[in-house]
Amino acid sequence: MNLSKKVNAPMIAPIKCSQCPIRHRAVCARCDDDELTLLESIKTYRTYAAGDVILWRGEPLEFVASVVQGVATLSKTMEDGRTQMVGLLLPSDFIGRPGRENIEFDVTATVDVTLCCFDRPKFEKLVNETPHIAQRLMELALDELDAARDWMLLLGRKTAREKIATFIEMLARRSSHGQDGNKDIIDLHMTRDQIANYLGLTLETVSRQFSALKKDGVIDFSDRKHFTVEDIAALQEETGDDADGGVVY
Amino acid sequence: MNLSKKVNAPMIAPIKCSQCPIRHRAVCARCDDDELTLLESIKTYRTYAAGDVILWRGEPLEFVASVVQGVATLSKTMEDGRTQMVGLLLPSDFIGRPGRENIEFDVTATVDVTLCCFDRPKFEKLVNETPHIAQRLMELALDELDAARDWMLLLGRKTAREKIATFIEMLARRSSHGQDGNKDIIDLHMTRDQIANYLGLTLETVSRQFSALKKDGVIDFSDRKHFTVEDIAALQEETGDDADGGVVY
DNA sequence: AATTTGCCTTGATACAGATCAAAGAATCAT
DNA sequence: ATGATTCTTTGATCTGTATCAAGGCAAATT
Repeated sequence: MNLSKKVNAPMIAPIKCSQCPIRHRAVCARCDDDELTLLESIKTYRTYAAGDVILWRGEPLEFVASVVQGVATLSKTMEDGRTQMVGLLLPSDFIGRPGRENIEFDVTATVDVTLCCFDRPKFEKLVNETPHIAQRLMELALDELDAARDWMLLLGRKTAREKIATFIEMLARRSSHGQDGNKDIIDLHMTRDQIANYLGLTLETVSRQFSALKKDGVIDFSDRKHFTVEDIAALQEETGDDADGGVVY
Repeated sequence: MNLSKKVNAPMIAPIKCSQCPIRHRAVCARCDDDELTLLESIKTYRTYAAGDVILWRGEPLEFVASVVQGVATLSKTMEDGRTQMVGLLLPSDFIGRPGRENIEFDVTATVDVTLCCFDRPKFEKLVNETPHIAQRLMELALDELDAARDWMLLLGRKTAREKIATFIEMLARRSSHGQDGNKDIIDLHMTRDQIANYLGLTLETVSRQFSALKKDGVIDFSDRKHFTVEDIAALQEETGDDADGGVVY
């Protein structure tokens, strides 16, 4: 899910890989050549079109995977159709849980997605034999858990305006290129409806809050899916989070 | 957090331990004698009175621990005092994250709590050298992640009535003694205010929903902190969850 | 036993965000 | 290009839950 990154998280050195360098960053930062060769030998690629469901809830998990390209969402749906997104997968994020046969949510591609997949039994064997991969996966799970808990605070206690501000700030942090990342044009990736499902709101409320933040000069839209942050300080003020770096995305 | 347990989760055999058997179930199901001895040698006990803060957010983590007795909560607080509980720790649950210096939430004892603590650096050394402990900790983290995601659906999309019904059903499942666990007297452990912080509600709404469920004959209170489930089918109906066992607590 | 204190319940009212509705953009298909 | 479809915006209204307020009960203290 990767919403939250500690500032002092250990830096993972990128590792050369002809086809999908990103994968090794996600799965393993310290594999030796033999292990990398093993990973190579059990990997396959899969691609999904925007809107495709990658995995249905309850479906047996045949593979674990790393996102190479695109954006996928994790979501839960109630009987009557209410849905809640419970995670966002960006490149380098990991799908699947060694030791688990099933997942408890749907995974859907919001744009075209490429996955680097590893056969689950073989991957699990590798995990069993390679302690630092198990450790790395635990760290990934703990990162996701931190992110999930930040999101619980958002869902349970934040106002619509704070939710939207938090969401935008997260996107700004993630997509900032330079050190001084404001004024970059940021891609929204999702529809208003999907954002609403992420934030526990309706699409109309999302739209209204975007309009309000634009009117107040905090952000500016170049088109429906692209915007710039005009006043990053004001934006941070609106998130409701502590001013100090308690929550760092 | 341990809210959700998969029915098909691998059964962890209890391991004999003179002082805190529960700990070994939490940390490790397959340790050999040498490893257990190592664990023994780095453990200490700490106790906390009801209401004590066990760990403040941001505080450096000196130990990791396993809950031996009592109930503790994980919570996040906003500048203006709004708080959201993001986890519940019951006996056998684990506190702390190997590889992490800090935690991002407060840990508070709601009743008297006994922890079995392990010095963090020493524990991490053990994790590094013992692959199956890392695996076990990853499984614990994944269980918590599943629970956190169920809670996200609750916080983002459920009505007050559904939230309360879900909460009660969770308690009922956890504290049921016999196979046919209904009609047991269930202990609420927490105040209305704490429940409200868990469910993203106010204490008045919690109180009103309890009263409503009692009036409708779904539950019955013997006193403020103790109740019985009078109609388990109706209760499950009210949670909004799928009738089939999608979510199993 | 009386008093304090900390929860808890219930009522009245307010309001944020949901819902219902309709008209504008943008994208897609023909 | 043209029409169809899908997404977005904006307005009007409704409603579930928060907020404000007052009193009740039970455990703890004197």
